[in-house]
Amino acid sequence: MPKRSRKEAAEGEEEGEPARSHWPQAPAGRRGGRGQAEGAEPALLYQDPPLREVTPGGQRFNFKVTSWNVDGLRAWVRKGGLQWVQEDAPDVLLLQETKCGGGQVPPELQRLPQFPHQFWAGAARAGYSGVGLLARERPISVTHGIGDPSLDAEGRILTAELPSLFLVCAYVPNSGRGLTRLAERQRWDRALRAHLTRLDASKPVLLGGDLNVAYEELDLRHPRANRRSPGFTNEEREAFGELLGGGFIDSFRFLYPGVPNAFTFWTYLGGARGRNVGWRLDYFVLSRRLRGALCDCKIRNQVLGSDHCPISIYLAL
Amino acid sequence: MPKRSRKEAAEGEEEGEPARSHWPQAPAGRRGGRGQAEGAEPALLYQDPPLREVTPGGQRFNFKVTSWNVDGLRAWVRKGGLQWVQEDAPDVLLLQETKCGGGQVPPELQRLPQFPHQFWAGAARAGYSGVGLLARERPISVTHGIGDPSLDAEGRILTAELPSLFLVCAYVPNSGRGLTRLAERQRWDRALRAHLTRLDASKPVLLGGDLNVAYEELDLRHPRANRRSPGFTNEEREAFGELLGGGFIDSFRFLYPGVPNAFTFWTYLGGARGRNVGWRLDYFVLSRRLRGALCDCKIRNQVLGSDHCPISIYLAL
DNA sequence: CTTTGCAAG
DNA sequence: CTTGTAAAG
Repeated sequence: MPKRSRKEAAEGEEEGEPARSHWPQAPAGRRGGRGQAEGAEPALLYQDPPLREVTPGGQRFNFKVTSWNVDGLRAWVRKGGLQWVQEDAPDVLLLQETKCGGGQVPPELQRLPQFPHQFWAGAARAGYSGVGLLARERPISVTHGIGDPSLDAEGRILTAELPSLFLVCAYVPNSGRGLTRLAERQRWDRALRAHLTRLDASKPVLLGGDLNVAYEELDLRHPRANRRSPGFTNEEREAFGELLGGGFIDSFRFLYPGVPNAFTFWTYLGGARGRNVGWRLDYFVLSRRLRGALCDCKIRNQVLGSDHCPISIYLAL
Repeated sequence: MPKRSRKEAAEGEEEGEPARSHWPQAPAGRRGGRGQAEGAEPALLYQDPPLREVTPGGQRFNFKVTSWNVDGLRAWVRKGGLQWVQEDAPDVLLLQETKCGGGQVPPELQRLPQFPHQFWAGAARAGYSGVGLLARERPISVTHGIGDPSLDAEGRILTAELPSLFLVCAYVPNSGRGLTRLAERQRWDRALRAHLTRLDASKPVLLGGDLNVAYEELDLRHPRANRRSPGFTNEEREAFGELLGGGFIDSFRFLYPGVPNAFTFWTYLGGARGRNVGWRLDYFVLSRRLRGALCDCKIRNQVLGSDHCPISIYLAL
């Protein structure tokens, strides 16, 4: 694998400045209509540019991962989520908020020939949380949890070792109404970072999932109104910042800096999705040294079946 | 109001022998098909004969009451129960298992011009039990409960005094899975009988509602299998028998003795309604001395919207 | 099987 | 607003 100029350049930059010029830029949401208070102007839906199939160095992607918070696996299957997944055909599928353990996974999903290797982590509490990792090829190993028993009772982390990287599926806990779980969330954020750093010491890491934080103001529609809402507190944002400062990149934002209205979650309340009043909560976070392998990161916000949409990452490994 | 021959005859009978010959007889369910064990033969749906609009003495009905266990008033409204009720146009509508108190009754029902006088009894426990009584004309008075505070916390009884009778709406408690509430049910049955007898001392009584008992073997599809099921225990049947022995009549059975497959309830489980695997749990029970005023009693088993169907009684007062 | 309420998001 | 749960029928 020859080193390519763009990759060299990227490796040379020190401040985490993301690439700009030669990556496709999504059209920013047009401003229109009334335009008074924050949120009065329509937030147009972010539109994925065509898939960039190659790295800047010209290497074609050979590894695709899709992540989706399904908000209840069984309802999601009833709503046809499986069809989209079959067409999407990723190498690995990461699912969050399954709200069930492996024993309650619908048979049609368990029998998908596309994903013969399936791993499920359920919460102790029935109908709550839960993640899944489904793979086309058998991982070297798959482990449950983040390494802290007090944080591992809710089925939120699965870690697969693959030949060239660790793949982590995460469903980061919501801080709760009234931020009742914010302190626990902070412990969680620290533990997750430690877990990723530990893994990263032996192999590069790809983390995918619902990280339950909108990092910057442009990552949610109503930043002002949500200064103390779960998912946009300083505490949560800073924890994410420490991840980025610790050798990891937010692959979507790395590719599309400054692009607004690119959300992955819309509350079911009040028809938020129809008005694109959303949040970017779902991420692929990548070890910095893998950034040269990054071809593209897609937000499939037209895809229905949950209050989150699926996201995909394309790597040339 | 001239005394009419049929009425005289009815008053003369001592053993509670119901009228037979000149009342319309419903066709008994035809036997067909396999016919092995109890329940293997199809139980054809009982079909109401045409409405008998007059008493045997020739007096036309002038008072119609409909009773319906709605199994959740709000769902029932969503399913269009109101439309049928508006066409049915009874003078009084008795509703059971509303699963809500007056404060949660859908506005479109509260505003029905047809029923300007509405009375609701909710259970202390939200979403459970509850009855309603809706009237075209204002009752003299309406009271809550059966007269025993230990039995009156669940919104099961409303009693309206009308000029010529007491009208009681009842939702008798289910004895529970495993008959865990059978003892309480027996207390309830005694208290209900006392209540009716007390009322009957001053005015004749019409009791309508879900009495949660199938009295005879022909009042349910599978009597053998349900000997110890809630609603068909000896205890519950005997309590109903005491009511009938105490000066009251089961108006449907009085009119249609021996007619099988006339059910008012079908469990949602296993498609019971489609096979008419049901129970007769809903009744109009009448003071014996009112039997001459009885024109007809109808089981509207084609009407959907609940796991019970509505029943109606037609009186010439 | 269906309705409630509830917790959670 | 939607998912799941439980209790109840």
